[in-house]
Amino acid sequence: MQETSSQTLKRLPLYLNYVKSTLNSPPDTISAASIALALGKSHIQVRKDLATVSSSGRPKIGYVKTVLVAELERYLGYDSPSSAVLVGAGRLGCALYEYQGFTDYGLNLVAAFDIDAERAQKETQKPVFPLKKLPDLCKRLGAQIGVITVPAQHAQQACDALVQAGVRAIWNFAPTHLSVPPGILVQNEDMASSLALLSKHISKNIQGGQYDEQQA
Amino acid sequence: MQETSSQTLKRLPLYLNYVKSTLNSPPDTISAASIALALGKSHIQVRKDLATVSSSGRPKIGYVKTVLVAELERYLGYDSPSSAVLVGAGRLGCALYEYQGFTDYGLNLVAAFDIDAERAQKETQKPVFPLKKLPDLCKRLGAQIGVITVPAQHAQQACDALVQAGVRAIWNFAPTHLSVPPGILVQNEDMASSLALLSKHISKNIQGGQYDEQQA
DNA sequence: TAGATTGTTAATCGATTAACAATC
DNA sequence: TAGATTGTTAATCGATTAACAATC
Repeated sequence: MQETSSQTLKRLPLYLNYVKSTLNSPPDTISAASIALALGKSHIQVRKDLATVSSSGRPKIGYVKTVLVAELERYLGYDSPSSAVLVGAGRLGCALYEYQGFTDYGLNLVAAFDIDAERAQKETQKPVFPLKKLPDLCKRLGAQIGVITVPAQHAQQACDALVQAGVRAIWNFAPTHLSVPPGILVQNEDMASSLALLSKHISKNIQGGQYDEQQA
Repeated sequence: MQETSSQTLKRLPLYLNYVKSTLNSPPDTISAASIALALGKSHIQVRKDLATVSSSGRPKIGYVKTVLVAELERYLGYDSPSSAVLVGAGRLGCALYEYQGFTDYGLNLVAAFDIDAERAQKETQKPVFPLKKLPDLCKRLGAQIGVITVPAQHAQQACDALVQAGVRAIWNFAPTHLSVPPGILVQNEDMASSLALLSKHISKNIQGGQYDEQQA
């Protein structure tokens, strides 16, 4: 078992997700190669990735699904969720705030803040607080992660307030760069970057004309 | 000027975004080093990235901001938007569908589809069509990109329909793997992967106790 | 001119892929 | 036993960083 690279870490949820989806069908074991095939990855990569989190693989047999699922969930911290608060309860913010699925991924969204809490409260069942309550409430809730879904021009301010209130990681949906002190992680959910890849693929294919023939 | 790697491509929107934000302040030129400083990147990386899209850099002077902005926008295809359709007009889907900002990024969301179009139509001003109209309408609109915001268990089906209707790239927000024919790009907006990084950072810091002291 | 800044070529680093020994 | 499959060590590949020559 070795240190887990960030590339590997990002793939682990995919494996977990797939193995869980096979739990109800026999057999009760699964091989790295079959995971790889289903997800369009190389079997060598899956094997190596799994080796960083699991020691339950047995030659010739593979992994017992339930054991592997438990190992992955444990490693990814899904069994001990982090509490998080959200700043900016607009359309996107509310959609994320209401989304039930995050608890499965170890994220517990316990509060949302908005500059106009009254308006925002009409959009969601869960409580929305005015922005000025953030410093106090965020500390009291012990939030470890801050989710930023405010417009770009207010994002740095929201970020500063969250860091001040003690969060140790920021999940940033605003299309702007955030500056943070050392030790704080910013994870950008960067839609513009994704769009750049999509749009380049489109224009490349127009230029080149023909699709390439490699398998997916 | 060389071939642009996908890593570089993902960073270009960040540079563009920053340079645009400085357009109103003098001087009217900007250096790679100052972009790097503002975004917390290395100046060598920024210089090399910009070299793949721009030939307007002048030693000692840097880049004329307006020229660089135009070069980046052109390269990223912001001047010739792709048309896209969205499948799954739930909370997240509607939030994306209504978001004005995508046109700035070269994406034109022209239609949305939902299995219950009537319900979804109450959530948005823009038109929502029943799923069964997808094949015909998607073709007629000439959509090049399909955005998937349906629940995981319906995502593959939505994907197949989009591919069938002629889209050449999929922007997938459903937490599941999609299989596509060769030549079709799937870009996963993978929240579970992001959460894995965030949650590992949190638990690492608890374990290790002390923050590290590198600059941001 | 001298100094700042670009663009390119070379060196380093990290991640992916390949090879293979261990083993159920 | 033989074959399938794991986990690890070595080789390759790609991306980042460093060095430096060119130049406004």
